[in-house]
Amino acid sequence: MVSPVEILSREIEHHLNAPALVRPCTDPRLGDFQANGVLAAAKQRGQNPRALAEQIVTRLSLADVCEPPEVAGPGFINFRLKPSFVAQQLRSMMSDERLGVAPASPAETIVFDFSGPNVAKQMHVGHIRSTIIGDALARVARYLGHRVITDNHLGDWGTQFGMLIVGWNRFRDDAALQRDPLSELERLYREVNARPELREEARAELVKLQRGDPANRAIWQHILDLSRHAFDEIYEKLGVRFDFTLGESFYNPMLPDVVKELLDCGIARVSDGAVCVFAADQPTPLIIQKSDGGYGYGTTDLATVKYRVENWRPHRIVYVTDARQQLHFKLVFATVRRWLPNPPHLEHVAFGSILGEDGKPLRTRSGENIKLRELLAEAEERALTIATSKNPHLPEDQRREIAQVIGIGAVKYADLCQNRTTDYVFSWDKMLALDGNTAPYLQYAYVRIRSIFRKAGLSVVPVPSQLEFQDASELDLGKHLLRFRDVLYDVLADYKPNWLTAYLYELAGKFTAFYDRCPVLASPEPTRQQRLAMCQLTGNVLRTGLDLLGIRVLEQM
RNA sequence: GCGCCCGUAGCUCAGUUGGAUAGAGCAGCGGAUUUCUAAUCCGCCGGUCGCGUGUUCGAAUCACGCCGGGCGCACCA
Repeated sequence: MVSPVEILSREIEHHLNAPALVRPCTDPRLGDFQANGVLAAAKQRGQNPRALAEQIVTRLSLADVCEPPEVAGPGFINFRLKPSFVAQQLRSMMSDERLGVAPASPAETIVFDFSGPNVAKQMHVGHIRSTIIGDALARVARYLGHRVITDNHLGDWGTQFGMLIVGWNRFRDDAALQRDPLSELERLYREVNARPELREEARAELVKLQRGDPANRAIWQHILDLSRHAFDEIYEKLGVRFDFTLGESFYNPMLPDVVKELLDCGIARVSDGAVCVFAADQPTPLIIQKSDGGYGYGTTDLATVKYRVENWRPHRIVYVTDARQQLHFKLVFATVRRWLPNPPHLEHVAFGSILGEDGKPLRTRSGENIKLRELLAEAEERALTIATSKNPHLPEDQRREIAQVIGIGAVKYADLCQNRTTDYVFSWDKMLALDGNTAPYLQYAYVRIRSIFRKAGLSVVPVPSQLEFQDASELDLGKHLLRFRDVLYDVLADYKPNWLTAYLYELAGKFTAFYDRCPVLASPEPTRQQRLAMCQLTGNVLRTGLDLLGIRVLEQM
């Protein structure tokens, strides 16, 4: 299925020989779509934009698609879709399992690298954005037909293990470890860190670990297992899955070769005792081997790219991490481009910090990072309170199910609905609000749709042979549904999940306007069947869209 | 000191890459319910897009300079 934007663009570009730049109209009174491309083309050619637009308009043959296009302002072309065309497009969307979203061509292999928590530490709010944004983008890419590989690059190797092993040997409390492994591991780290006299011992244990000492290796493995188990509980709750979890330790054996290669081909050189890669325009180098012979995470990142390239042959690797690592990735990417032949596109999808309502980085009152596990538990608890007050008659297990879907969905949506590049202020009240641009609002719209079907005793309705729009809100809803495909492509092109949330929020709004004005079940045939079909399609788009954000829907709430 | 990001309504934020009269939500005010879940809908109020100069048919968007905030800058990740 071809979207309205594509149809308009092709026809315009056929006559303009330049990008049509078709966008939804800034003001719906002007039409449904506007083409901005004539202005740019006219400027480039030194022509009068208005005259060029008039000329193009006379040549367009879009009589089946829209009303006669109008030239407006300095040279915009405005288009208003014909209801008959909208109806026809909607009907083909209804009969398409993919909701009119044609798979990307060509399909790419894309690696998404996100989440990446450090072992032996609890996941905290700092990990939530990477995990949620990365998961959503991967889902969108997969839906668009790309071959997607998600990889959780765990911080499971490094100097902290010297301390942890000393703590493990000297201070371990097995009962506490049983109860809450990560809290206990954090305590062990703090115990050792607070004792400067143990520093030498920690260094020695680290060296033993790195040399493959079986006892230390076993402790490390145990710590890794405990951590991964704890992470999995959180990923399970969030509904996030990874195709691979290849942590830093996996690449450790490859690091000497990476350094050797880069030295051999002259990309790296020794400076102040460290092996460095200097980029032309950067004052600071990427250090790939420290003067003491150790390796930093830059070397690991290089080895990781190489491994991925050799094993998965990706077109793109997308790193979803916070904006502070920008310089680091710039250096790594620059090195890769000089090092590997035909390197993949490397993208750093950066995001801002989560702030408290005081505008400072979000922390507990005592100044610690807020644990993700506790945050999610609180979200569910707050959602349960609301669900109980709204629907006290529902059985408790159902209210708990609702609370889980609403609570987790609210946390995710609050994060996804903002432009990821800016910092965002975390607020329970806003994310769980019953109205406004929130997950519960969208989930509620879906529930209302399901309720209609429940009341009608139907599970699905067939595609109607005709669609008529009696009320303006029906046509408005229909036109918005047709934009789903374009939105998904835009989301992936700029890695901006907030465009999908904005679309779905508008969709829910247009649906509720329709719901308010257009009775469904009480309408006579064939209106009843047609409206049921519109409800069904809206529900499918809402459910699919939310699913691409990693957010679940409910039958009742 | 150098670099990156940001500054839009009282608050939280959009703004599709230079397009038309800058949009939402919240808060505030006013309305709507014999109808499919009111966790709803409709209306009103609210702006020197940090400031200035420039680029051009056109700037919240691009360039330069200020002001203010955040972050990063050789051996932590």
